[in-house]
Amino acid sequence: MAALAKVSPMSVSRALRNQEGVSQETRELVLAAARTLGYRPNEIARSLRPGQKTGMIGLVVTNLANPFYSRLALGVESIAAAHGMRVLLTNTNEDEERERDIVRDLAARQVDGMIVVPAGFGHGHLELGIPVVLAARPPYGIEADCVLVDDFGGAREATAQLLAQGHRRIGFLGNPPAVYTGAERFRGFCAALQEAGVDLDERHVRRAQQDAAAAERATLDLLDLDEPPTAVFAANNRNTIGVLRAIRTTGRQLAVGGFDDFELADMLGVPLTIVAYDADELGRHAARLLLDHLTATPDTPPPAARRTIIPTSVIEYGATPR
Amino acid sequence: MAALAKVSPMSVSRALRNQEGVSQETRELVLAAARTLGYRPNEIARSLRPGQKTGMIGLVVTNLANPFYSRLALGVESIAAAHGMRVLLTNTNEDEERERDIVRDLAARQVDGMIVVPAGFGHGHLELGIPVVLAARPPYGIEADCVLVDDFGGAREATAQLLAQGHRRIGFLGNPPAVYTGAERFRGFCAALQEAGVDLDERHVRRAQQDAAAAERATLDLLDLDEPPTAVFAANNRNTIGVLRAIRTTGRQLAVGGFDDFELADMLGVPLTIVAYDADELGRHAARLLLDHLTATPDTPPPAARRTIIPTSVIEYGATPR
DNA sequence: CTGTTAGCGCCTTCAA
DNA sequence: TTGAAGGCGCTAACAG
Repeated sequence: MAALAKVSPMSVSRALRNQEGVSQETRELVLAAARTLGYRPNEIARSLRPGQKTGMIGLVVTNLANPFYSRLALGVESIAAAHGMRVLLTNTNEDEERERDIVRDLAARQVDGMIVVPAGFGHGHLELGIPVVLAARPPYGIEADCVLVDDFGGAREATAQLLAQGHRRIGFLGNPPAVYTGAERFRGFCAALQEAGVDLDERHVRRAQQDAAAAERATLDLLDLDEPPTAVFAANNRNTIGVLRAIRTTGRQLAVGGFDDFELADMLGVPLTIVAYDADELGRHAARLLLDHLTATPDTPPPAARRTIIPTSVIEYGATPR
Repeated sequence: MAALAKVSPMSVSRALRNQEGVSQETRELVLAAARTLGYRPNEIARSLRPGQKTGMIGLVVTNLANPFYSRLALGVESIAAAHGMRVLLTNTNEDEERERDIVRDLAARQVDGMIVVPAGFGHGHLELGIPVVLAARPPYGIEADCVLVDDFGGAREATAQLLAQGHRRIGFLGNPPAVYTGAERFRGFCAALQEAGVDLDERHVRRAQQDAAAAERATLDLLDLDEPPTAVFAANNRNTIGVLRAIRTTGRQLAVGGFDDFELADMLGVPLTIVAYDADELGRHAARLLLDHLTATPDTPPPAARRTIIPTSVIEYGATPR
């Protein structure tokens, strides 16, 4: 490259970065050569210099197949791209072991920072000397920014709505308690019951379904009880889908509450009480928090660990659309 | 690091890569030091050496908000991860200019190869000296592997199904013809009409909707015609959703065919003729094709440009589920 | 305005 | 078995 332009590598470097201190003539020489070669400076070599960043951020999610996480990724990507940064996308499948490996690998690849949906509760492996922002789940044992959904509040409000409709036997379908959102949403569910003076019936609680098929089976289970619930609250979109399928299969009456909005919720002809929130915004916000750290300078020190709660709203979808 | 272990950088390098020619003693010294420091070799510096790869592949899609592309990303990530590679995820918003920039940037970041859903038809900018696999759309003016959906065949078969149901006035809703899939699916639609001896009525064709809202308006438009279609074929999931909303809004009778399956298609209480295919597999296959190139050696030369067609199937969802 | 030197972290090659 | 030298592509700092 420098050879083609017949100048030193330094002149190439300067010209290509639009630095001053290069004659018009040299600059054009370089630009012409670059054009004919399709030459672009090696970003990786560039970032090798001390103090340089790679412009890459790692994104670690637990399950890309879940629309929630693809929206999150979308939000992160949009903010990153707007700041000239790229996103390294990885998937843990909710496997802590895998998460450890991935996180170390990303650090070894010199990402400037990471956004992580952590799979477990020990977060020591996230202390890597680079900024980390947690998404959807809070930090344990480390200091880090995080962006959460109002899991507790949303579940409580939707459950309260079901109670207000007169339901007293309400089933719960959700993630294992080991998943933060599952635990919080169950707490919210319980809180609403308690506030209404309704006792929780443990037989109506199913907390192990990770996919729609399992949720469908669990719902059928509930419907088979002697005193089946008249309503159920599903703590996430997988479970909501399962409930809806069970209703269709059996033709049984069952009021449905659910966490996570989904596209055709208004078109199912089934009344639905849905906890909605902006998943894109969750990703965008996480990215912004991370960028705060990346752009921090001695004068503008990185802020202390922040916790943002993305608000939820409860939507009532009627049996008849709109 | 080398200091802590009190050995030379070379011994560190060797020990950490499990190379032979290191004494047990030295090896343990190094491993211990690495553990206490949480040290991992800088992958980026490593890849700077001549002939080394970065282990990164670029993924360039047009619209991450569309579930089709997030499934594609999921498929790519799964194969990449299984081979120890990472995915750099980017979004072009169907903007050719942006695609040019992104593609050059990825190359400058030294990705080993890229999987691209190209926005336009001039693909010269994809010749960057690194392997490129196109997804969902074929190459123009360059040689490259690609993985396509059977757009033509799927649209034809679904349309034929509508015709077999007795429909003669069938509307078409789709992408602009400038998008390959839009053009192909329209071709398939026309082919089916022709085979049935039905003339295409241009007034029933709307090819500019990029989102569900626009598709809904277009459908309302069609329904307002003097001789409205009795069925419509929507060439992608955005348009199908729009049609369904229009049906709900107006309560009008309208048979629906659509390209792209979606989760609750069976639960809408509306008969639906859907062209389905495996979007994950499209991503996985693209990744495999790319890996073929990346693992190619002088003895196993990279295969010539290949074109894989992902098959489609037509599913009839009834008005009553299951 | 331009070029030389040096070094980022790593590893191949060669020498001890 | 170990280490020193040199260079991957780039650029800050320092000549010229």
